[in-house]
Amino acid sequence: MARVSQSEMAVLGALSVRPMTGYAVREAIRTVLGHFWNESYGQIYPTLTRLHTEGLLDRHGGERSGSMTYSLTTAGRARLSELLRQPESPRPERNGLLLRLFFGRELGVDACVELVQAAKVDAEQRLANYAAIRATMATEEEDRAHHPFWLLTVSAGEHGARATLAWADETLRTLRGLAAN
Amino acid sequence: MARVSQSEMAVLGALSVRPMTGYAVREAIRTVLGHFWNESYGQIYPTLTRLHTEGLLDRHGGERSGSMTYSLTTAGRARLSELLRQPESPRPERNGLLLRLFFGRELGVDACVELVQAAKVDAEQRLANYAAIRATMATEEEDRAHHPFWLLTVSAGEHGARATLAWADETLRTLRGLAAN
DNA sequence: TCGCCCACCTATCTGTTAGATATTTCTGTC
DNA sequence: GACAGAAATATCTAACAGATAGGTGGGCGA
Repeated sequence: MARVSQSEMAVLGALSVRPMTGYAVREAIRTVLGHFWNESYGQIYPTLTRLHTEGLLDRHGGERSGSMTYSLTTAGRARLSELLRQPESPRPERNGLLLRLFFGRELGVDACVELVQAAKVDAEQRLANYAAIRATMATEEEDRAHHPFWLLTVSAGEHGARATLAWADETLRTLRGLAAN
Repeated sequence: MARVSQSEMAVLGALSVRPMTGYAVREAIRTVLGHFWNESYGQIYPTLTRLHTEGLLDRHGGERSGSMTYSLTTAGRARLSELLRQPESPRPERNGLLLRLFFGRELGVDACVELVQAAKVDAEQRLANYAAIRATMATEEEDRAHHPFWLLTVSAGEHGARATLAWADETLRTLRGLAAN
């Protein structure tokens, strides 16, 4: 129960860019932060309501009937700053691919090969996605001052994807060796 | 709600190695799988009870009063095999470090530098841990047939840690450049 | 014009999970 | 014998995922 909600930081962060509806917050997180952060509706809406109740967000009618636009209050901006400064809490690992490979003798070499090849395809797709993000950012004039920081997150993903590819190639060689025995 | 429990696979997998108490299952997962999998007591005990009720585990008195040792039944072994063959479900990303760096302009370059340096230290510690795992495995005669598969998981961790180090160095250079502006 | 489809929008529900906490027993050491 | 730490069982509460439900508005095709 020592887990402290991280959703608040993500929601406040998204709204620090511009005022938005709950749906738009979800979309912004999915499209802009999506390569390293996820947030479900199950968290977004209760968080928005709570933060509004606590005075960290202003809420007024949106462009459509029934919609509401939220914006950061001064207190909300201060709260975001505070959250960003808090130590990062490590997230427990749960890597399903590695769990399956660990029990690879049970699973069989052929199935392992398939898993690793799938991981390779996934990593390649991720690299393509990062390239697309870079391309988009190169053409956007908006928020230019943020770009260097945003690109750090893309670079992290790229390094990770390349590591996965290198490991996958090595692993496929190892698995082939095992199959030959 | 489409999330399907992964704890069953971890618990059955651990017990496929040898019969254990609930506490020992937790320790085995923590010490042997811990570099890529985590499982809390909150899951382990209810899962053990459920799997026993379902006939996937046998349970008999342990060495100490009040303790219980669980072992895989034939049905349990078949169930593990089945679970290992199910497609891996991707785990949503939630990288607190990258979220902070994304809002690096808000946070400030100095704070970003500290975060990245901490990430570097962590990656180095992870590398040391992998080396220790390799060393331990080199001396153990037990379970030798499993070692190649287990080493694949260690190698994945090493590749990841090295990628983090490379990214961290690059990022520190970038941040220094930003600070100079 | 009408109906369908899709995007926008709000919100909840249920199952998975983390880790703190509580309690008890056993063992080793002083 | 007392104390500390490990072994052992189990639950509790909060965070979280994603499916689902319902509604509105606009565009497009028959």
